Amino acid sequence: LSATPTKPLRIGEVAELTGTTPRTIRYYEEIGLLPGAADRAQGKHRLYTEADLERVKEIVRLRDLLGLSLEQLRQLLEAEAARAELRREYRATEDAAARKRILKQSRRHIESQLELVRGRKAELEKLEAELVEKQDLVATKLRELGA
Amino acid sequence: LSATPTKPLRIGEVAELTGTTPRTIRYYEEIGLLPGAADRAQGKHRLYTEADLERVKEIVRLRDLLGLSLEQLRQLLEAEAARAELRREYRATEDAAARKRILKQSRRHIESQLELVRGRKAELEKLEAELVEKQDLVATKLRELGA
DNA sequence: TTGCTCCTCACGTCACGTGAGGTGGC
DNA sequence: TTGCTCCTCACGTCACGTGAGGTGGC
Repeated sequence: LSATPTKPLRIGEVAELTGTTPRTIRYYEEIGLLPGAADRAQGKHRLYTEADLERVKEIVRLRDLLGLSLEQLRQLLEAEAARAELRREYRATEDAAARKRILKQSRRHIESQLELVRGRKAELEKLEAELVEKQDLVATKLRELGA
Repeated sequence: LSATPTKPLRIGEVAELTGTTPRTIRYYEEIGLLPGAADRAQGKHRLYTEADLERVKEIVRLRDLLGLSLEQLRQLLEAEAARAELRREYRATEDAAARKRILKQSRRHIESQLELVRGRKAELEKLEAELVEKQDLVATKLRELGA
């Protein structure tokens, strides 16, 4: 939101801010989940932008919340890169039909992600309901035993 | 709920019913997460009761939904075994004070599990909200482009 | 008896953890 | 200059996957 060009982050800072470790971030670079600056000289420190930080945050979040494998994550992130490309095309065209087509594809993508999230949420809610039921049972028994 | 003594299940059936594999179930036995009948002769088939099935279901559910390590799961399941022991004590005593103490411990345990579940749910809801927001944006743009 | 499914090693894999020894930058 | 954090191997670990070769039970 701000246009101030924030100073680059070091790997330890990115790790801290995303709740991971430097090793994990290096591993994600190794398997191609993170870009990894091509021009970094052997042995020199890795530097990250705010955008890199956001990408790591998203990876960690999807990994933890949806339990996706890194291969699945790679596919999902590739699909998102494709969407970013579509957004560029969107802005480049004035053709209403083309714009509609792009928007509809975007909608399908969001829809499928929402399905994943909502499925998980439903399972968690079922688990929560079972725990609340147990809780009520205990509360009732405690009440029966008097104040 | 029914008292019919259901026939024992084989490892493949348990795997199917819990969404895992025989290998995973054997592995859980190997590391002590599952009991594993002590009297099974070398090379003979493993047989499971309905109670075993429920235990595997719970393990898989907690593993997937809460992302717990098997070591954490082992601790959680041990705590649950302790609670089962408490329930036996509960039924064995008539002392109201003792019963209250047991119930309160039970309450604490459920509370901490609920915290885990609700924390996860909150994160998922935040992710869902972000996706819905994106969805609304796309829907608005589509409306602007006309029917 | 014929097919399944099951059994036990045992090595492979995915996603990192954990030193070992060395260099970089505020 | 002194500490930190970073670097690159490289081996270890956790939670299984995946055959290989063999036996069990409807």
